[in-house]
Amino acid sequence: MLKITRKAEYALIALRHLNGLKDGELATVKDISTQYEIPQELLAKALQQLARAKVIDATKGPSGGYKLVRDPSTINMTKFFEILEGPMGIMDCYFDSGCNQLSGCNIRTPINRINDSIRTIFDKMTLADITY
Amino acid sequence: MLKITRKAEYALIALRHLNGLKDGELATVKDISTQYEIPQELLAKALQQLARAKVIDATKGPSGGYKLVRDPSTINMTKFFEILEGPMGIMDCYFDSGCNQLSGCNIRTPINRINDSIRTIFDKMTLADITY
DNA sequence: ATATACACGACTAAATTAGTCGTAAATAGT
DNA sequence: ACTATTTACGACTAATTTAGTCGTGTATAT
Repeated sequence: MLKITRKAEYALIALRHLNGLKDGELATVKDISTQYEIPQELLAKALQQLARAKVIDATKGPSGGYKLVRDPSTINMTKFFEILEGPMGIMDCYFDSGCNQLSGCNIRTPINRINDSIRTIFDKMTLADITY
Repeated sequence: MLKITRKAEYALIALRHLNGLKDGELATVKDISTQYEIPQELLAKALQQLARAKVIDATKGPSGGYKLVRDPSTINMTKFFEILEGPMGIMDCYFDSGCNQLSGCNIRTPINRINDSIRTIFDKMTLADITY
């Protein structure tokens, strides 16, 4: 339970890899997918999402690739996961208002407390923390 | 992402309900599934799992039903979720040893840290906290 | 006896996740 | 200009997981 998707897992591995590059160096999807034995197309999608969200920077063409766009300590895990997997919450009612519990849900309050605690963990953790 | 299953959600609602019963009172699956509009058979399964794990106590026959078996503050959320959904971890490698990352996974350490943080939250939260 | 309620495995359906494919667009090198 | 490389992206299929149903059995209060 409470698992993240493989796509997010692959993206984390990739980010960690990008984070280790020397200044000016780029890594291609192929590089990364080969090195860590990750399905190339799936990783490609994840990195495209991160590029769209300006977490990483893409350069097209030969000798192109990806690099981190800013200081890793400014990218927290909540943002990262929500880019790839959408809103974070252990139950839909945390962000989805349309709940059909007519007779009144008796657990919303404690659920929200759990959610907030988890969010806090991810908020406080940045990509820099993934480095080690 | 990071969602719990509906089964667990239903079970939480039921436990919260059982927790509100008067001394000696029982609630049936039918009672609960009707009151909260939960699919009866699915809830039944969840409660059977909890009964097997001795979190709740089942009485068969007419005027039978379920009740909490011990002080709600002794049942923490980690136990509860693991009964219903198996081991808790954001990635399988947390409890599953067979990981095929030949070239070396670069994120295991931080992943484990995240896992531990989440577990801590659930460890510290008991059924009593769900009451309010 | 009978009706009620839990126990449990097998099954189907729905939803989500994982992974693939085809095509387009940018660009560096020649 | 042409070609090889690399990102971009939507459509698609396959696999897995979750949700929900059904049939049958067992205990038990009345």
